[in-house]
Amino acid sequence: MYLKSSGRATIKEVASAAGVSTQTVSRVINDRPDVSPETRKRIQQIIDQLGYQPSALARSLISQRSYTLGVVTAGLKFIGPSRTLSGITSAAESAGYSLLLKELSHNTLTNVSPIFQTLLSHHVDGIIWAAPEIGDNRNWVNQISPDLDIPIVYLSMKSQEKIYVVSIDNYLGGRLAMTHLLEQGYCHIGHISGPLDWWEARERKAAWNDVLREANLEIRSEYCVEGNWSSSSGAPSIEKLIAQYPELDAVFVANDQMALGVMQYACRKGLQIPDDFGIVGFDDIPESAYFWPPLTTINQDQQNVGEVAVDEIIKIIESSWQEQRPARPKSILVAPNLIVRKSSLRDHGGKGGAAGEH
Amino acid sequence: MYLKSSGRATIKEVASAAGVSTQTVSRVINDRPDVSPETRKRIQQIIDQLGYQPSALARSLISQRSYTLGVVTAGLKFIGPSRTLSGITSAAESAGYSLLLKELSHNTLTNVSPIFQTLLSHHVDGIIWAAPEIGDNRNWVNQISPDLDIPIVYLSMKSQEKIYVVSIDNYLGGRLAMTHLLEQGYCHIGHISGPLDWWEARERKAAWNDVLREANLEIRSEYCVEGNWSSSSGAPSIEKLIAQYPELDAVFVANDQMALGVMQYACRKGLQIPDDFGIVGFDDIPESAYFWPPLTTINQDQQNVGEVAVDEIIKIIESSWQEQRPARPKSILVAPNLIVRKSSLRDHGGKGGAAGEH
DNA sequence: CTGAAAGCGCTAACAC
DNA sequence: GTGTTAGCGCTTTCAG
Repeated sequence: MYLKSSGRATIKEVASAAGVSTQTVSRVINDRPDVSPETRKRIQQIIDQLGYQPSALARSLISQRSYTLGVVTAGLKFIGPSRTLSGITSAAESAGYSLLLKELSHNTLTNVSPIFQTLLSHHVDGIIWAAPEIGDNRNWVNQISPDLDIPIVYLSMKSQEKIYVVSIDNYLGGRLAMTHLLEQGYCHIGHISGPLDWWEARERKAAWNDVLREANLEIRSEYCVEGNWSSSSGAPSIEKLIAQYPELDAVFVANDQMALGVMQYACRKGLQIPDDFGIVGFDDIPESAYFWPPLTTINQDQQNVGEVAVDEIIKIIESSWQEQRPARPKSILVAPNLIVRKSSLRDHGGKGGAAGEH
Repeated sequence: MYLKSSGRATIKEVASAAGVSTQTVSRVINDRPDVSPETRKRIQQIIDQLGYQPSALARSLISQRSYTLGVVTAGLKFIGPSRTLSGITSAAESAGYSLLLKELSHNTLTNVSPIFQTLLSHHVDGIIWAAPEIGDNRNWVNQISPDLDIPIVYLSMKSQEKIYVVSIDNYLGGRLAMTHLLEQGYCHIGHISGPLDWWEARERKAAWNDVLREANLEIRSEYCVEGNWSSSSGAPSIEKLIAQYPELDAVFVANDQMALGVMQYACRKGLQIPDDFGIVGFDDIPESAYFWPPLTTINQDQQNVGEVAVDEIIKIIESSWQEQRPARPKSILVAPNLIVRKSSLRDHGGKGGAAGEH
């Protein structure tokens, strides 16, 4: 019914079957006026009958518009980037754009030039750079962006002049976590950070630092330990932290995976959460509600980041296509929110009636 | 240096800059013989200087080979499909193929025709169908596959004549899990399955069933409860299972997320794992080693499934291109393996007198 | 309202 | 060795 057998039909075949020229067929498939109702109908019938589908390639070539976006991602085997990608696919789908996907591997992390080459050779209308900013792997940004004649939207990086950025507000997320812990009456709050060459890790740590400072609490470098995002670093980090900071009564952990490692350590050592120490994570992975105790964390809508990025880039593309002056590059920060669960709820004092029994 | 400013250079520009015809330039970029060393060198210099990159679009159009694969996925926000996609990206990258990505949404789950249309309109050389088989959402397979003049490789579905399939051997995985539990001396083993309209869920359940039968253990329908893959279904499922099957001493849970829900339930009720009951999951999500106790599970290399699928489809594509007779469709099963952790290890001597009751 | 000619950027098949 | 002609499948002038 729908898919015609071998060898896709061409506009020429449709035209000759309908006894018209190819331009007339072209007008029909592009919904242009200036075709008589009867002709249009007849051609439409033949199109349906033949299962004719115009070649996106040929169209892109002639019209210089591919309706295709390049997406550069990294770390797809982790849940965060995948969620973002999921947002990208759904927003692109609804906007009628296709996606050309590249995943950065360790080799390509530093040499981005071939990635751009490939994407450009496919005439993408824009690029969404969804790989995280690590170390100096974004040094090329200011060199490449201005030279490109298609827009790029960067995800999860520091705002900069002249480029488009969409990020979760990691700093705000950190503040939410820390403020909550203070409100719960914890006052010796340590931090297990992500790898500090990650921008996101630095933002979260900065929030930890600032909230403590604003509360006039002591901050020392031993109050923070650097993890590696993975659960395996949770236990060694908390162990070190406790050793360096014996008064510790709460810890803000930069992601839920590491928080899980911390909780496993606590179980092993017979430490009670949230009584011996409170804990707040970051990410709100689906599992964290089912940890024991359930983990208080920062929910970041990474899917939404992907959607916003697509919507933005399409706005830019289509406005540039209408010869409008390009919108000024801007940064968009998506606000995360605090999910309070048992791991940070002190029974005495804090936060009204929300208490658990144990 | 690499990226030349506005308006990508064309082969024509290179040709006139070098004072040769476009054909000669074409020969150089395609590494063809029949170009004098000096000419080649001169042209290469101009190419580098201009940052010229041939248009993949134009090439695909003329050569009828796009070096692009269509990838259809679903549920990217879950870790399994993302891992597979990651395998696909890396294998495609090394083979020099680009990827056109489509994610199935709820709406498109049933109506796949537009998906194919889009992919075909981009002249993809092959399609990897990585969306899971649910209910009758694959009814179209036999109708579409033969009509297509490009190969499709399906992931994670029942083997069939005449089509290419790459899957994890879910049945084997289930057998590994069950055999292990029996070896540990458990003999009242229940099952929490995935949604049974999923092929993978049915395979895992069949293994549970068969291993019990082969061991001459009783099987009753109340010994199995159907979950929904998510952690939230873990607790209600195990509660129901215990009620229906009071002698229960172990449970094979069809994925790690649900297993986590079960474990949380056990914590809440004061049940001891693995003493009150043993538990084995499926998937080996990165977190499961950090559950408490660490979860015995089935590791499935989903990344590898993606890689194998890409390698296969490229083999098919390139052989068909060389006019060889197409390889016979076949199914490839990737073997999973058992990861033994504490949740299923009966400690026959020690660990006495836990506060377990039921 | 419709068609003819030109060409997007490239390569296949032949000439020279 | 290199250039010429044609054309992939489509859209854009511009005639009529």
